[in-house]
Amino acid sequence: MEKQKYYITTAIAYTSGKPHIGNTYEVVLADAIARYKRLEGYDVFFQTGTDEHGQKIELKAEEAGVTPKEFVDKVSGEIKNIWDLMNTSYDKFIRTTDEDHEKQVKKIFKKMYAKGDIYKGHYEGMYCTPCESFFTESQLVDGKCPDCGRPCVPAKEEAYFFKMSKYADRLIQYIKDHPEFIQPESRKNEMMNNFLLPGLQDLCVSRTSFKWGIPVDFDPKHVVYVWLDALTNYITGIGYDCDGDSTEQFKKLWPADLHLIGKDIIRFHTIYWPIFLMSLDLPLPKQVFGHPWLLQGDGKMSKSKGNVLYADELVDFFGVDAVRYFVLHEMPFENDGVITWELMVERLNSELANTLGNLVNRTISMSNKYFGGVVEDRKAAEPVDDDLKAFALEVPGRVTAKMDKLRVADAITEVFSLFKRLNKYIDETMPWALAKDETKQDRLATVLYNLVEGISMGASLLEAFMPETTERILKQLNAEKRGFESLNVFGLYPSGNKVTDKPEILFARLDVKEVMEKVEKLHPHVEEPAAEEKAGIDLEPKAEITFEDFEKMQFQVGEIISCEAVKKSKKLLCSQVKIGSQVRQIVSGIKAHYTPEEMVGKKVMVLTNLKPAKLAGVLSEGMILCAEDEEGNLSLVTPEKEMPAGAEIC
RNA sequence: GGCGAGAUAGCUCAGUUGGCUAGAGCAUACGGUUCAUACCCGUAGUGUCGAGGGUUCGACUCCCCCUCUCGCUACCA
Repeated sequence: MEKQKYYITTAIAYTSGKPHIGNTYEVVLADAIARYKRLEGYDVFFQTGTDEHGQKIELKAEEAGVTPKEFVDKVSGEIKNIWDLMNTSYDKFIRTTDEDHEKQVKKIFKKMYAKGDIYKGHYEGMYCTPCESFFTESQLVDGKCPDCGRPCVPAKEEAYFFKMSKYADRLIQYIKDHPEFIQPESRKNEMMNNFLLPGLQDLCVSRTSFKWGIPVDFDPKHVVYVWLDALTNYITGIGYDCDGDSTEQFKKLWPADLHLIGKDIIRFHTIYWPIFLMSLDLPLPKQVFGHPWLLQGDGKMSKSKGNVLYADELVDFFGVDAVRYFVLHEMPFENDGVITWELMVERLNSELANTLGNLVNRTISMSNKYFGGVVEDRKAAEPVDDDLKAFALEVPGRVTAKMDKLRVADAITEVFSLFKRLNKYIDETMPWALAKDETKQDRLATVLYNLVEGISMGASLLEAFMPETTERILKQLNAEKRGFESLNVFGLYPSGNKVTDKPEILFARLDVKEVMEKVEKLHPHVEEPAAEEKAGIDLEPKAEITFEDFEKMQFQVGEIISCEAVKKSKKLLCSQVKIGSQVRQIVSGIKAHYTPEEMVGKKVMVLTNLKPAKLAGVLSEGMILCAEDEEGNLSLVTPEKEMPAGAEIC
């Protein structure tokens, strides 16, 4: 019987910098699923890679004084090294700068254009460079990008658009007919309610504002929008050709069985990507899983907070498999998971060192002590063995059930339940007591045989999650790795085999204090803001203005005499601001950073001749100015010396 | 503001179509054991199952209404 195929992908990593542990998690998760499917007997193809185009990279390369290609070569190499370090078993590492990918993207764009799904138009509006996105004036937040909060510049571009609306109904129907398509299911509602049901906007799929991208074949001053470029990696990587000359591999593998992605890019994978595929007359992927994020203790990881964890650092401390174990096991299915050094140590000690490592160690020690390492099934069974065997034989099915639902963390727990059961078996049978009774030698041998056999089965099931550990255990036991088909029998360990006479410690226990001291040395706890101030924040320069332009704006000092939250809104505070002799009502989106109480009495900088507008139904007559850092933290701008309300700022 | 998810033991959570004294893991306490990496095994807990009301013989589970948290989204200068 031919093996059933299973095609799994991760999102391709953006080559703007070194990936943190959260990015790494995704690849490890995909790897665990891929490896498990292989164990089950599937013909698995696992693709990952790097997304290398876009203005952000063009800018980064310029900063670094290298060409974009040199820049992405370096970063892509670093990313690949980390994927390798984590022992991920990908079959293909695609780069969007690969020649065949670029060639195919050009053809795809052309085909969509020829088909009429892409048309030429104009885009006018505010452009956010880092996000490479256009917004209408009304979409902006405080005049800034609604996604990243950075300033936008007015821009007008000739651009190509994709007719999303043409396929919207089909996509809605598809999602309704395939409840498994979007996982976790809660995300499905978000996509339906926020985008599909209200009506899809056409998507701008080309850019002229930068060069580092795949040029549009028939109009080379345009480059293909990064998402159209990036998403198609899933088909170009396995040999798709839109002229009908696709490889056998493509015909076999497509549609993908699972796209594994972060929850932040679900929209691209469950709306735009399926529609692109419809345009190409290709079947849609079977499932898209938007996994949650791995956060570090005190909030989302970010470089400027200085709390970024990198895979290679963690590996230095704990080893590859401990890190794999941690990220896979500590990550819930729907909610974000938390990783800290302390938690890492705790898990390593209790689960890996105590439960698993110690089990293997004590079993091998006893075999050596009592039988010179020879493990023999002398068939001196007792009723207590039946329960152990039954338990062991049930485990593979339970693990598979969890894996089928992508509940990887729960699947690991199932594997470890076997190790716990084996520890209990030792207490039930008390080998050390049997050893003292000469008439119980056969029984003792049988008990040890059952232990070695049970551990062999558990170790084999562990392979998807901790491949290196599986190997190490089996080597020490002198056992073969078991495929799925040989996990349904208890007693396949070759009777008479000899285990190693020098059991190595699988996982050494670590002392939290010592680890934390080392971490402290590695990352001295400097106050981050200082470092950040030094680095400063570079903004995309706006167009030059004249003095007359400046003079049009009237800035004055305003004193906040009262302030309250705007009831119908989450972000807004409504302040009464004294400016000269008059009092104005100004609404500001700063609720997350200031309480109404602390606003009162503050002297702030106000843009007073801004056209009044209604926000959340409340009139706002001006704008209170704030400084904003990269995190979106706001700070009111106040006069350095005492100034009366109404003083002009010029 | 719209849509959605959630609130259960100190912590992290599980509780399938309403039904036996509400569960697991970690942490805590106590007991057992010594083969082993001061490890392993067992026992014990504690819960107004977010607040209030309703339906029912019976509600953690269904309905209504609050409060709070979270996600997505939106015309929040």
